Amino acid sequence: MDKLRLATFNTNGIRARLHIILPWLSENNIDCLCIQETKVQDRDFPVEPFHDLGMHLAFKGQKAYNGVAIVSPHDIEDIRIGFDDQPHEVDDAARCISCKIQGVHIVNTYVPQGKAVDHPDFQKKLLWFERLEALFNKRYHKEDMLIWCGDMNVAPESIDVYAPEKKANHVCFHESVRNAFKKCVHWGLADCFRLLHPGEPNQYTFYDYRIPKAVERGLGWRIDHILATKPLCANIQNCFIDIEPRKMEKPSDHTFLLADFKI
DNA sequence: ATGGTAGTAAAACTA
Repeated sequence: MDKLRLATFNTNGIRARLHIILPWLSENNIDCLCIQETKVQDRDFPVEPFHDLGMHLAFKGQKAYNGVAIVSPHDIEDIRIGFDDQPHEVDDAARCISCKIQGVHIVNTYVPQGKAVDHPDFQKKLLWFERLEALFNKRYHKEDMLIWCGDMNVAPESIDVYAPEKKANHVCFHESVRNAFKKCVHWGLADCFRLLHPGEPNQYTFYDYRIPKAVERGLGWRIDHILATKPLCANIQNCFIDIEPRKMEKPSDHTFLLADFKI
């Protein structure tokens, strides 16, 4: 049996985060790193520093906003951009990238944040999960080794956000968006982190820059997720949040989330 | 109740 160590990280600007990503990749023996919010168009993607580490790359970005990437020391096969078989919104391509690594299907998404529950973009966010489920149905089988990971912009349960009693109208915690996310998960996936850490509070992957000392005060959200099908969940070894890079100089507002599988 | 910070890319937008 082989192993697959996968991680997900919202960089909030990949070019501003190379001082964190490159050493972290070398030190953590990663088989696949899924990145969101690269904020760079393809022609300006920093390819060389990754190639210098012996990494393969797949990416799709747009100017200033969004952008997703996959980094791996292995061959990245079957690369697909966006919702290939559905009509595209303008920025869909830079929010969803899929591939196959070591026989495992991987879908890396940066789900739209939604702006406000009464904003049209929030309805697009809800629809986004339905379109993703349609993509799962069309492309994959529940028996496949499939991982869906990324910045989902949803805290699934009260335990996944600080002060949940104040967040009922937040675009990342509103009942409708939690249900939309869960419906997509129930296609045939499970939340790897909760599988290994049921009921564990204060486990967050995002701390807003604008809240002073948010990490120290525990004012975070668990909105980045790794979800996997049964064949992978049956062989999951580990799933944990690495918050150390959030404490470094010029950090992203998100942490790394990792999972180890036997494949 | 509001604003707080950060990245991109060149003033304002997104988060």
